[in-house]
Amino acid sequence: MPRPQSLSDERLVDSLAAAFRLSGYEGTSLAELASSAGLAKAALYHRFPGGKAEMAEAVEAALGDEFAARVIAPLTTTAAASERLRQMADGMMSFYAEGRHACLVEIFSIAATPEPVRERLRAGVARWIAALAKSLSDAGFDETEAGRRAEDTVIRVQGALVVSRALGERRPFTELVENLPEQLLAPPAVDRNHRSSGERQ
Amino acid sequence: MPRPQSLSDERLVDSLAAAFRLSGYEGTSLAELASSAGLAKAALYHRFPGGKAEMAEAVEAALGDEFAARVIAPLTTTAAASERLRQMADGMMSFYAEGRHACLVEIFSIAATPEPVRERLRAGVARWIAALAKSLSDAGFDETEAGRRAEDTVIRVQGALVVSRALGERRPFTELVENLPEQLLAPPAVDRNHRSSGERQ
DNA sequence: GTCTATATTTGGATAGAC
DNA sequence: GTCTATCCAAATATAGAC
Repeated sequence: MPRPQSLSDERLVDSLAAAFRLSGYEGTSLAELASSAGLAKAALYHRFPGGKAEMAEAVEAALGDEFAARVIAPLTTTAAASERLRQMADGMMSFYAEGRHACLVEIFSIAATPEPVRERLRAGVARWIAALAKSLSDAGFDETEAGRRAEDTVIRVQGALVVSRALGERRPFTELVENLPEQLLAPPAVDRNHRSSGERQ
Repeated sequence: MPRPQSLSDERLVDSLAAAFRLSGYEGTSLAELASSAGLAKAALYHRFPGGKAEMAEAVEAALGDEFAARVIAPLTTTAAASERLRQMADGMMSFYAEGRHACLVEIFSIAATPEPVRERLRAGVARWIAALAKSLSDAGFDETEAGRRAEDTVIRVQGALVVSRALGERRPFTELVENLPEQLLAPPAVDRNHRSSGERQ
């Protein structure tokens, strides 16, 4: 139960993930899950005795692992900060399929999703923000600024996925991700009010 | 059919909105809608012969009107730009109930929602971005920069609502909205690279 | 482990009385 | 306009053969 081990199980969970991502927890029927997986409903229940809820948890665990490997892990290497952020951006771009894939955070965070799933989601978001903050702190920002930028980044990624989906265009997401590494390392905004050309220190 | 006229109808639609916002389109059953409205299912069908889909459209139309009045309208007054943005932020804060209310854009933009509903959503998001861009353009930004900031703002609001909901905290949303007016009018970022610790061109 | 077939419950939607 | 009662389809879940 911790997680599937065979290769075919990974493919299976990917199929379930695709279905859930598209229509959410309640919006995805067992018939759709079965058809997406290429299995009969009874076969799904053999692998996931806990039914739909257990399938959602397996999907969440698998995508969480994949996200950790593709997006978080690059942040923890010994490369230069700008290089780490660039690799994180690359990982995000492929993980979300250039904005075509919804994030489970948006999809599974509503009340229609079983509590255990939402609880793990909460922890995952917190870890994501923490990892980013750590990386920005290493890059020279003080704790406060690093935390602020980390949370703002997660917010923007989620928002860009929503807007891209709502508009039916990948651009809002791809544009955001492409600019992320540069924006994240940009010097703090000049906080006093003054007009746009005369910068100081 | 265009829209309900009596006062009690407005309350009714608000109840339906609360239910849909909580669990999404597929996640909200007619039993829940009826109980939320304090009516029997058959009574709902009397008001909305088109069933659940028509209820969702009515909710969308009503919330769209409310959003236009509370968030968009303040942008079109003759007040100073900073004042208009402050009023928009106030409107957003109350419209989203300090982050406790989900936005229909996140909730209704997935495939499980009927196409007509999603189509109008798309138009609404586009109008929102356009109105903001117009306002920023009036404030002195060139078209490109105004459009960029407008889209980024909508992205951030959507993302902050998602993150707030996922974490179960209002702060990410409230913090964002409080800082919005100032950030929106801040001078463009210094685009030349320069170190925060040891960066290079 | 996977299938077909079926049980059981819930969901969306109507009929018809008041 | 709202109710109770009911229909029908779909959804979740299980039984049992292979």
